[in-house]
Amino acid sequence: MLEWKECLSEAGYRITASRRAVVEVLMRDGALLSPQEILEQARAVHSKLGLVTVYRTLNLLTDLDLVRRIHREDGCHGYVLASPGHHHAVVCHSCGRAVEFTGKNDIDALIAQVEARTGYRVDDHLLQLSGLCPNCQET
Amino acid sequence: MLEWKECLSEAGYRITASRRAVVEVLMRDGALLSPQEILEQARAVHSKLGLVTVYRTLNLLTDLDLVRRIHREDGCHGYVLASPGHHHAVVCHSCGRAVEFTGKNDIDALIAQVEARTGYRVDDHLLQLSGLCPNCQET
DNA sequence: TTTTCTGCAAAGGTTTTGCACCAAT
DNA sequence: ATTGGTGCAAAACCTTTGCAGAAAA
Repeated sequence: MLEWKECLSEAGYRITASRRAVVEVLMRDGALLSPQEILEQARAVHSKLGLVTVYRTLNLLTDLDLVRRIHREDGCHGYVLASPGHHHAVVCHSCGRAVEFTGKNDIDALIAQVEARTGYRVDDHLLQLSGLCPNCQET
Repeated sequence: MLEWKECLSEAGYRITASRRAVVEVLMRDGALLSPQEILEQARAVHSKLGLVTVYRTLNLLTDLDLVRRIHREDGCHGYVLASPGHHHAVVCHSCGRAVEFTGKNDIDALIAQVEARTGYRVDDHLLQLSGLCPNCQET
């Protein structure tokens, strides 16, 4: 709820109204949002906000690992708040709500198997799951 | 080497010089290529080819599961020939060569674990690995 | 006060449409 | 002969830069 401010300060960045607005929107309900959607919602609390600043803020937060960038089918990116230590997200394709998980053991096993079979040395991966969240499963 | 033609024909699509040129380039050495790169290489054999047709061809081949669309860090997409039955790729970030693999067992285990822990019902996933291919590992 | 941040406008890229012509069946 | 495909130009997007003014520290 407040650690992001310390994280920014300690890295030499300032706490501004724009940044506060963006983070507040992302904290609101944990949904995957595009920069455009974040702008629209954040303008309710900080009307002068511009799209460019949203992009710059998201890039900054992503670099600091406070926010996760997600690839969307429609070509643009979505963003969700990151949970410390977890690095992959499951996104609900009905309501957009996202949760992070660690699948470290399974991922390591998978990578080891792929390395053995293909001869590649794997040093990076992209993994995203999607489906229905508990709420949206109630038909 | 020829099955893609039957696949297109049976789906009601025509075999054209443009499509032949795009597939030939993708078959050449199995590397991950951007639409722009495909255009440049394919023009050697079909000089009238346009970028728009490359995009349309790649979308068609992707829909038919003959080609795999890969997300690149720089925001644009790369494409590789798909291996039947395999659905994920490891890409060499030195030479771009890509190989597909099945990690079905490990992926299923991972998904089961995530479903148990998060309550989400997972029905889709995006998984891409990258690293160094056997060739590029030789320092 | 100093340095960083912001917002606008404009540019840069990738990807998609519209339309008349061309080609595969 | 028909229907689908192509290529160009232009549009539609998403995302990044340049710069003068505003705001944190």
